Amino acid sequence: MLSPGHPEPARTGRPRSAAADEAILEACRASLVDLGWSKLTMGDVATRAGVAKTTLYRRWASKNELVVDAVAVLFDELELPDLGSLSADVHNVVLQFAALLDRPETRTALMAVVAESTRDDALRARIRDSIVDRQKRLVLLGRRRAQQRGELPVEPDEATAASTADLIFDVIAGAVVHRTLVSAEPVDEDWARRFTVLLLAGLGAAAAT
Amino acid sequence: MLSPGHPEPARTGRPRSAAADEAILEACRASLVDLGWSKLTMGDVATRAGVAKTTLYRRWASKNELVVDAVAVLFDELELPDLGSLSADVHNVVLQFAALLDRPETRTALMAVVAESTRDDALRARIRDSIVDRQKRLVLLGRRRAQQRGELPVEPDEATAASTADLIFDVIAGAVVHRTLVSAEPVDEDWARRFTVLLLAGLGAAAAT
DNA sequence: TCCTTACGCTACGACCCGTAGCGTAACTGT
DNA sequence: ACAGTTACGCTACGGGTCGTAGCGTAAGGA
Repeated sequence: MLSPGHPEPARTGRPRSAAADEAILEACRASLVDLGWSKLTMGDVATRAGVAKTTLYRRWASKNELVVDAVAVLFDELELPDLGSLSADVHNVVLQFAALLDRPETRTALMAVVAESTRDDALRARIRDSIVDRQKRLVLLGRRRAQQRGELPVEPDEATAASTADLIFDVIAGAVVHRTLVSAEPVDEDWARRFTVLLLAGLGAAAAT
Repeated sequence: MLSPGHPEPARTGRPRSAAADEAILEACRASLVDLGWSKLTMGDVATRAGVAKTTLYRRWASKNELVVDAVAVLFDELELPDLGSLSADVHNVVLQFAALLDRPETRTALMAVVAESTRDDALRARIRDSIVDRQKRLVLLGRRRAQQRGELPVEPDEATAASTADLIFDVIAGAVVHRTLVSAEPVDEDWARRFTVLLLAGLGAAAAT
């Protein structure tokens, strides 16, 4: 949204249609599936949503921001049930994340907005808030559980604890994304198992130093 | 290039200007730096290169393919000197790859063309041939050296050997790309060291299973 | 009821796309 | 030297998208 109005957006006048919001985001996802990123146009999204093109521009300043919002909700599907061991939790989240990247609307949109964000700090912040942080939560949660089980040591230093979490996050998410989108090969049960073995052994060694 | 002419391209007539080729690719990289991916236009590249716009279309069918070729040569800079240990080799290649992704023309172009390739098989093949395989060579070389040093076991099965190499490649490249472009934090000496420790320990464990 | 804001619609200039057509330049084989 | 072939620069064009402005109307709040 365009500056969602910090405390009090606007009390008077006709309120914005929440139904239109959802219709636009849904139409944007559908358009991504059919047309992909480069051929997606604001006019097409407006037509699919049954709203005027001007309504889109009243809410989103650019195609980039619209697509980020449209795709962000999909990352809410990610969950991390307690499967009893760090190994099982990692294995599970890898497969979940891979399944998300198998969807055409996410696989084409995610890399495109990341590419744009290299030149647009505001867009990068939006991606961080609505997509990246939602994934990172899972890493932090899984790590906390593993520490409670005694599978991972509790780091005394706060700073190194944070950078370790960042490292784990980049390794997991990076490997799955690279496997799926660059190497273009499937993240199947076997790959997830091998990756999990590699990561867990690495974590044990990283903790020792 | 557009179908580089398999054995004998064309013997007669005026030959294509090799100088124009290089001028176009150079202009494309410069335009990427100044404008980024989304605002880059074929007309702008042509103007910078001092050629007509039609000349671009005679050689590249689309902006995507032009950018892939323009960026591909940068990946030739990657080298893997024998530093005496697998640890040192991994550490070195991580920093090299990160330095490459620090350049504005690569960081914006790489993700953009990968995003487009999710809907274009021909583009994906081009990326694989001119970019991905050039990186993967380094992984295979480093692995071979480590096996000769006795740091890594020689896998008996050819198929598992290949999939192990793929796994390593996706972990290394994926983590560096994700750290640089998604998390948007620097791959410095300390990060490279921690990552190397994690990976090497993981490789040892993965080999044991 | 008045005020304020959102909405749909139309129209618009600006820009980029990708191609066609033409005359000219460069190189090859006879 | 000459004809044949291909590349190049240039201009022009229809088609599409962009993002905005202006208008009349719809929907809520004081």
